[in-house]
Amino acid sequence: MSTEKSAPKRFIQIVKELREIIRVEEIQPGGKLPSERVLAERLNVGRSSVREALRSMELLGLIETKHGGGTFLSDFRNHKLVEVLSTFILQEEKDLVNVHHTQQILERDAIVEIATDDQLRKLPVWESLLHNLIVDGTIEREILIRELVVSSHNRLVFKIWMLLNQFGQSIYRGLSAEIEKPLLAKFISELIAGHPAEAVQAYEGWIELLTKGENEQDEY
Amino acid sequence: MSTEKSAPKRFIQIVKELREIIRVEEIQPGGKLPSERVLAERLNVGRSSVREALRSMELLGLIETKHGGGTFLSDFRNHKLVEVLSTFILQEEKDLVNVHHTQQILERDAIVEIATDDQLRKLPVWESLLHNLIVDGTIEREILIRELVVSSHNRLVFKIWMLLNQFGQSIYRGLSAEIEKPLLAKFISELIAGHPAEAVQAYEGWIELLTKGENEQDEY
DNA sequence: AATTAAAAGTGGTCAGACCACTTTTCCTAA
DNA sequence: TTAGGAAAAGTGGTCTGACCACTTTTAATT
Repeated sequence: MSTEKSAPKRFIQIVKELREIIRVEEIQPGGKLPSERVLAERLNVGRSSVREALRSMELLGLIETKHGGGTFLSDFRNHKLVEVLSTFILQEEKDLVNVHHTQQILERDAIVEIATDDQLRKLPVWESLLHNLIVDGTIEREILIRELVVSSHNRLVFKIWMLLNQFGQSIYRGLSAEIEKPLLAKFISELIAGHPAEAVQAYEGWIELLTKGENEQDEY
Repeated sequence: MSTEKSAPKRFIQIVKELREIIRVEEIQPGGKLPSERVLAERLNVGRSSVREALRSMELLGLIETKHGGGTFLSDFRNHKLVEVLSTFILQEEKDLVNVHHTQQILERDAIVEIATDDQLRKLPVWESLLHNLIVDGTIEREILIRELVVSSHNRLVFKIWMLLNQFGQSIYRGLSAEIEKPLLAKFISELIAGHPAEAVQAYEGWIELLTKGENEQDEY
C-alpha cells in the first residue's frame, strides 16, 4: 500500500553505475569512457539500454560524444541542463525572478564574508577591479560577482551560483556605466575597507539600479 | 577548423519535435503523449531513437512513464532542476560544513524577509511554534526552519534548501531543550515583532549552540 | 448488469544488422 | 629506413524485429 513502488528504471540505474565507473576508474574530464558495447557487456544489459543512459547524460552535457571516436567525460561546467530546462520553463517569469533572488542571497552573504575577513578583503583582485572601473570606466559585472562568490571559500555556494547564473543569464540590462560607476566604486571601496553593512547597502543599490525599470514586478 | 561543427544529434532533434508536438496539440501537464511506436512513425525515425529522446526528458523530470500505461507530460513547473543537479553537484561534496553553511545563508535571508514583511511575520505559525516551545518545552527544529524557508515565497530557495537538508542531515546534535529554549524563544519573538537584526542574531546564537561541540570535526 | 477473461495497446529490453566516421595497424613505395 | 596511404578494427548512430511485463480496453460469460 505504501508508496514504495520501487520501480528502479533500468537506464537510471545504468546512469548510476556509469558514475561509479567514472569514480572508480578515475576518469578525468576529457577522459574516455568505455565503449557502448563494452559497457553493455560489463553491466549485463543491452546496448540500447546503455545508449538510453548515455543519451540522457549527454543531454545534460555530462558527456560528449564523437561519432566513431568514443564517449568522453566533459567538464562539469559545460553541462547544459539549465539550457535545456529553460527551453521548457523559461516562460514562467516567476522562475527567473526567483533565480535572481537566490543569486542575490548568495552574493550578499559572500560580500559580508569577504568584508569581515582581513585575509579576503585585502585580496589584490578588488583593487584591480576598482582600478579598472576608475580608469576604463567599465567593469565586467560577471567577473566581479564571480570573484565575490569564489572568494567566499564555499565551493558549494560557488557551484550553485554558477548554475543559477547560467539559468538566469541576461536579466541585467546593459546600463550606462556612468550611472552605476559611483555605486560600484563605493561598493568595492567599502568591501576593501571592511565595512560589510555599507558594502551590502551599496551592492543592493547597484542591483536595484540594474533591475529597475525592467518591469513593475507586482507582488502577484 | 571553427568550432562550428553543427552535428545535429538525432535524439536532440526529436526532443525539440516532441516539444513542438506538446505545444501544437496543447498537451497539458498530466496529459498523455503519443505512444513510442506512433511517434516513431510520425517522425520517421526508429523507435529506439524516440526512446533515447524520451529517456533524456524523463531524467530531467519533464515526462513520466507508466509501464504499460503510456508516457505523460509532467508538471514541469515542478521541474527537477535542483534534484537532478544535486546528484552531480553534491556527489563530491563531502563537506558537510559547506552544506550547512549554505543552508544557513538561505535561512538567514528568509528570517530577514519574514521579519520585514508585516504579512509574513504575523502568520499564525510562529505563535503556534512559540506556544509549543513554552508549553511542551520542545520544538521540532526542522519544522521551524522549514516554515522559515517556505514562507519566503521563493520556491527555488525552498527546493535548494530541502535538498541540502537531505544531504546534510544529522549535524545538529540532539541538545538539551533547556539550553536552547531561551534563544529560540527570543528568536521567534523577535521574528514576530518584526526585528530582523535581533532575530538573526538570536538565530545565529542558536545555530552556534547547536553546532558547537561538534568541532572535533577537524578541517581535514 | 456485473464479473471475468481475452485481446489490444504500451513501455522495457535485447539482439543483430548496417552505416558513417575515427583510430589503429600494417604493407608498400620512395 | 621511413613516410604515405590503404586496409582493418573500433566506435557511435540508427533501424528492425522480436519478446516480455504491465495496463487498458473490449468482448464474452454468467
